[in-house]
Amino acid sequence: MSSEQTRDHVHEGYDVTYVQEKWLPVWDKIEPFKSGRPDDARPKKYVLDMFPYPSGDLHMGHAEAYALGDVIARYWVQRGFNVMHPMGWDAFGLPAENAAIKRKIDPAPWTYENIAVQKASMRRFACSFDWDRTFNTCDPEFYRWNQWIFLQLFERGLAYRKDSKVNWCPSCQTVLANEQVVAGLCERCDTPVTKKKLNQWYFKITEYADRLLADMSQLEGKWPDKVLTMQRNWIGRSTGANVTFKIEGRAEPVTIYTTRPDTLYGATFFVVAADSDLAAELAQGTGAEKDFVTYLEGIKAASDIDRLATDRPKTGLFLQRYAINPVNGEKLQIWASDYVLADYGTGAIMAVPAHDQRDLDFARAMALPVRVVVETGEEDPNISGIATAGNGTLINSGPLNGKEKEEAIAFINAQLEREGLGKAADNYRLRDWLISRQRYWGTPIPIIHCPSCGEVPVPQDQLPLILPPAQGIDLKPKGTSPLGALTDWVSVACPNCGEPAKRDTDTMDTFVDSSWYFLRFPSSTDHSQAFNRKDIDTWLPVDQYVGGVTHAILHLLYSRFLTKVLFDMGAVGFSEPFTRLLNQGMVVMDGSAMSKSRGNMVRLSDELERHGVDAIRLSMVFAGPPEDDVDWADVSPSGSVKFLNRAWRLSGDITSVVGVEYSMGDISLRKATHKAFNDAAFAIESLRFNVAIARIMELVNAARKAIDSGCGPADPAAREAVEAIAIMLSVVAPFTAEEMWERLGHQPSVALAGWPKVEPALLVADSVIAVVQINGKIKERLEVSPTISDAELEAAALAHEGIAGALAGATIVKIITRAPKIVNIVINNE
RNA sequence: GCCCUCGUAGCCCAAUGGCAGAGGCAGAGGACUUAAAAUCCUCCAAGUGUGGGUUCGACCCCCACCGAGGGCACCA
Repeated sequence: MSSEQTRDHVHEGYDVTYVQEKWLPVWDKIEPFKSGRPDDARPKKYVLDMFPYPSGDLHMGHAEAYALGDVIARYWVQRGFNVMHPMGWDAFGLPAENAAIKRKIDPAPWTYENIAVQKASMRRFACSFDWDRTFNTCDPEFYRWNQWIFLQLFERGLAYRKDSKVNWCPSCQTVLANEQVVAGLCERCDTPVTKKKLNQWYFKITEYADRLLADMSQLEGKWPDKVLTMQRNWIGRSTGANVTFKIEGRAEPVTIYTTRPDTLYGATFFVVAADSDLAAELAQGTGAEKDFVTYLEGIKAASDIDRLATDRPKTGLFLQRYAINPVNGEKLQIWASDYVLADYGTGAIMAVPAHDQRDLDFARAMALPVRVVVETGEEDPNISGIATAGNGTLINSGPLNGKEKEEAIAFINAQLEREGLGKAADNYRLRDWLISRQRYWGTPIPIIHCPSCGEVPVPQDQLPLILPPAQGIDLKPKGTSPLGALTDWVSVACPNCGEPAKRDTDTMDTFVDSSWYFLRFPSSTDHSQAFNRKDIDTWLPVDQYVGGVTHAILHLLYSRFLTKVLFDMGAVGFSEPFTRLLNQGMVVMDGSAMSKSRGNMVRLSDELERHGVDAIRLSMVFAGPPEDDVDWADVSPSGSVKFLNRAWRLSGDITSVVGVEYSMGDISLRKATHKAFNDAAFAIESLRFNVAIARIMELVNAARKAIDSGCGPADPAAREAVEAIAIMLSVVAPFTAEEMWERLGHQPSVALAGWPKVEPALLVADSVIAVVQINGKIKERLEVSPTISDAELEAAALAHEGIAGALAGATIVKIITRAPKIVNIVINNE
């Protein structure tokens, strides 16, 4: 079966294939979307789609994302803005490296070939990208600045190395940032993540935790609430106090963190994280030491997955040591347990079983005492087994007795601080960003390790530190960076003292690349600096960012962090990079994500071949609100084809000439046209593109009717309406719109036609229907002037015979009038 | 367990607290056709998950519950 026969656009419509081929070269020549020409006086807009990873050709998800981004970019061009809508590639990373290993090839050509394929597909998809600004993160001209940024952070103490137990993916053979561990699994390959003690590079994002939270007020209402909530959860600030406990037989006291300092008198034991250094030290030399070692081994064998089961029974070991409660001098048993985390707070807690469920579970498992110190009115936790965490009045708590929770917290915090035993403190769930990777295809870390000078930056004039070619390197993951095998490359003279030294062999997490790439587009051809401040001031921040919700935490949090660092450096003049954010949903099939194993893959190229580019773009945009998932089983690309043909057909019906005076045209069709312009614009600016399409469909229906059985094809209003359709359609179906525009007698490109000014007089309806209610129930409908006053409308309602009849014998309590819409008469029937 | 979002015709989805239906898909009928396709026209359907509350008036605001999806999760 030939593709000609399977296509559903061959009947009574335009030849989609021909039209697509016809306009691409024309647009290449006109370059309607070139931004930043020197004489351009239009106000600016920066519209950005998250750049893709170049693994294979574009898929349905890309099609949706770029269709949506294109509506926004093209709309603002029509509105007379100088729109920068750039595109590049997030080209470093594991997929390329894994593909290279599998095929025994170099990741570089594989990557560049895929980029070429995707770029060609984007052109055919009619994306309004400004190609003059494109770059790839694997270009040395780009990653050179990645290295520069790393060194900027290094100089400021924001990039540092430390020994730590890190997330390790045994399959990828590399470390992972916290953000890349999803439910205990590697986000890339779903392998259970293990822990490994390593010395690694970190970016100090925790130093910005408070500002990352506070600046969200700038994003409220402009970013999806969902994303803001996710970021808040991820940062996870909690408010409480640090309290110092003396340890018997130890010189140094131990500080614990608690969110409930008011319950200090309810502490009945003390717990340290079993895998912490403190636990090992405390166990040393006690009778429990042997058992502790055994217990610890058992814990280490358990993976993160096991730990995720929060309902598993509590385990622990009494270390035969005691802590002293600073407020009442009580001796508390010190236990080691894995329900306390070594890397949150201080890795040690006071246990208040009456008011913390985890502590209560532990106390009951180990037969430890439970003391209620907050009277909440609920059942005694000793009996119910349910800790009472709510508000209440303090009891059994010395000076706190009788106080409410908040008051008690303030009181005890002040007392602790006075006595030097503690003070109010916040804690965060957020950890520093681990950026080292033991893999090849990434930006080399520009540091030289010198035995005498320590960590020495690669001098600026030696940047970029080029990633050595892959030829001859064994890329197979083995737990250390493949670059380490390149002895010649690794061995260098220390830039400081000249003595033999070694290069750092790790590469950077590719999220470093994407956390600032949006700053590079305005001056991507300037190879003397990461970004040109003048261009940054012109274009940034990004006015509209479009991308998937999968990046709600990782990419967006890192970008916000790095922007703040650059702001503090004085390198940029803003602290939030993305003013507005749109998270499009996923394209799914039959309710679930497309995957080869499910066998529900829909190939973009097949869909484009069958229905044409415009129909696929239209289907994506019209399917529903952009943030909702699109179920391809629910959309009708052939319905889109039908509509586009219906619109196109109108352009051949118009018999008036270009430039005809619209004001002479049929008034009701003119009103429909201007209402469509007005409403579609509002819908697009509110990111409700599906509604905008519905408005265009209405106008198509109205124009069809007017031409066939109304004012006719020669009426100026008919031309105005069809031109309006072409202009509005150009933001979503550019081929169809361009073809219509030409058939209407215009020169290309319709993309630059401009969104006409709506005439306010044409937005006023001749008459409207006012509703008359009695006690909220609709009784009558009156046709009235849209400018009727409240008093007039009320009088008209009361004068209406149906209403007068219904009111007979009743007492009018109240009349609410909202001209010209509604009159509600409240009556009292006795 | 905690937090967030969403429940409107058979389906996808619209409705600044003011007529529940804008648009589409599917379906039915008709016109045109030798016929079909295409095209054009007409028609069809829910009372807004459930129960309360606020209000002159609730799809919309508040509370509880049910259902779906998502985020975080032994974070003291």
